[in-house]
Amino acid sequence: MEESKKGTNADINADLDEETLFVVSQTFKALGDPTRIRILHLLFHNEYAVNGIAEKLNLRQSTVSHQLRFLKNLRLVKHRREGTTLYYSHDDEHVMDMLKQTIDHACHS
Amino acid sequence: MEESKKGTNADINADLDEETLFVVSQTFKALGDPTRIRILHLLFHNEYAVNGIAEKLNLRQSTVSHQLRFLKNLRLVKHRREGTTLYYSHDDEHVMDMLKQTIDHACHS
DNA sequence: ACATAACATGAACACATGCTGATATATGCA
DNA sequence: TGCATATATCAGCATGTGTTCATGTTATGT
Repeated sequence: MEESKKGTNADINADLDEETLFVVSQTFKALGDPTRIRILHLLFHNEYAVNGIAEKLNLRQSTVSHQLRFLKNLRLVKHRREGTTLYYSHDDEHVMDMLKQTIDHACHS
Repeated sequence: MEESKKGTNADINADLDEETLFVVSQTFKALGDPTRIRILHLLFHNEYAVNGIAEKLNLRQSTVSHQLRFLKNLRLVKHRREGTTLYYSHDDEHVMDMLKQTIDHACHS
């Protein structure tokens, strides 16, 4: 690689542009809160309704709703409707993989 | 797997214990700030002195020092001394890998 | 011992973040 | 239409976070 292949990949030697920096930090910020981790962890294998998450994790409905909006803005979760119920599930394999790896790592593996 | 193999691995179905939750969230929190990302990104291939980082990234020395302490507490960076100069380098391959992957991912790869 | 260079630390400030109770919206059904 | 269920949104509050200036600490050289 003689010249920099700018743009085609993460040019690890170049400075990070504002946008990349923002997206990356937001992504990690999403995983940097215990409540959001618990929610994503719960969504690992199954989909859950908002109230279902709240009950399972002992959280207020509004708290769950707020965090789900956060996660949805980052496309980390999605939902499908069934009547008045919204079933949430994860929507980013890469992020879920990182989360799983890091949990494994932290569990004194 | 009949009974839960508690403790031997990340039991993804079990509830997360407090300690794991804390460690994982702290780790991601470390990567959730633009300044720390820029610092770690800079340390990808080379070691740098504190002032070197400050100059390269246009940050105050105290800002860099504060963030390095944060990263060092989490064992994400280490340093070696040479006279009065401290050369910092990264110290967690797993985290650096995640960072690289996520930067790649964000660069519209 | 003194001065200097390199870095760490502390206090204060502005700002962001997460949670909560109350209220609004949306859907389904009688 | 009216009511109930499920979820979203809002405003307020307490707490956490990042930066900065000022100062402290450590190591080197004279």
